Amino acid sequence: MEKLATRGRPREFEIEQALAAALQVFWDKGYEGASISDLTGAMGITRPSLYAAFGNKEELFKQALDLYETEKLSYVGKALEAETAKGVAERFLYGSIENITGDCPGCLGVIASVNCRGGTSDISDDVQRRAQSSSEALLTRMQRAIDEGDFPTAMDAETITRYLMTVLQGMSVQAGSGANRHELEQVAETTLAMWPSR
Amino acid sequence: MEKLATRGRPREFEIEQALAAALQVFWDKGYEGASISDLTGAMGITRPSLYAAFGNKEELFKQALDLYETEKLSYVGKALEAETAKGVAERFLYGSIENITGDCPGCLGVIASVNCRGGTSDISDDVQRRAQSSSEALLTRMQRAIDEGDFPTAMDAETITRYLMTVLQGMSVQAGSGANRHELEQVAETTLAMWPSR
DNA sequence: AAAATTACATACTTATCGGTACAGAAGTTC
DNA sequence: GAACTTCTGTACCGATAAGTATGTAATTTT
Repeated sequence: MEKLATRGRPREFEIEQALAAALQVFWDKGYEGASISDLTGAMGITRPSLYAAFGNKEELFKQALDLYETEKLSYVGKALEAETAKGVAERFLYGSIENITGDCPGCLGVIASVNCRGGTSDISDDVQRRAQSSSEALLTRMQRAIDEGDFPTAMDAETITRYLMTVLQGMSVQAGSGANRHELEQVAETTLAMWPSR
Repeated sequence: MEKLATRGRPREFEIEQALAAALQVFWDKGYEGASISDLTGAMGITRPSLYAAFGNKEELFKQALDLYETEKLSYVGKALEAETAKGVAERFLYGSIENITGDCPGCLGVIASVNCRGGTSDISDDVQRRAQSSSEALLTRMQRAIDEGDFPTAMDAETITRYLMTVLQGMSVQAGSGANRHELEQVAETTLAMWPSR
């Protein structure tokens, strides 16, 4: 992706750093809400530099999402390593709290998927696809948990997966509406208290 | 609000009908995504008529929200009348499914609150206030349920309320991402199956 | 029927949107 | 140092945003 041809005038900014700034802007304004001027302002670069380096707004957003996934969603992989279904849920819930509280409340995926409805760009398709990939990993983990007898009663893997995703997305909305860390932890705690386990 | 002075040229459209059309547009495009042209097109009126009848875009949105609340959120009141906390939750969950599936998936409140972050208008404040009012009604109902011994273990009213709101909002996000009625019903069913009751 | 009042229709304003043309600046390769 | 390549800065493009000025059509009041 990134060519390291050192020919010509060198770039005066760091790609990663600029992407992180763009991510921040997308995070609090959403895709459509973030104007190119907002972005260049926050990234500290000029308009043509943005287009030269990232293509266009849509490409920039996707690259920012890539950064987001590698930096902020590492907890997903770790969560799946828990020994029981309840352990997975626990790590998922608390990991996401870590993620959605702080400077930029809410999950970028949720923001983008809700924000881009009806737009001309296929942004929401892209976001959907990414979300589905996480969701599928969780699904296979839950199926394994069922096979291993983690649940006391019969349970459908798709259903329990969807339920957990629903709580996570709801927590993201809560965070965006001003819920603080303690309140989110109470929701997580409640979810876990109700969780069926042997 | 609505003056019935019959003097001058009569209006050639029905306020309610136009508001319903506007609601539809806001519902699938969000507040910022819905342009005045989109709105006038769907409402079948001209631009100056819109401004004369509704003030401006923000006022129009608020009036559309009023219509939404009275028409689509009537289930909230009914849900609170259930005899037990679990009954309330059940009616809430299935009522919202009725609401968020169909032509316009997702809850308008969730869409608006996520969609209007960082905007110049105070739309999101307004939406927040409305959501809080529903939430407070649910809170007092849950406190009563606790006092009446609906829960087998100690339970905090704020926490269980927030948990239920979280699931509802998550379901709305799910609906917006394409979850069908059956899938949402599974989530509701799971939530209820886990619900603590005597 | 004339005056007053209200709504509709066309066309406009100003601002901002995403995106780009072009010229100059800063490097590397020969 | 000349040629070439790539990035930066200014200034701009057409499209579209929200909102409005103005003239005319449709009523009620007098």
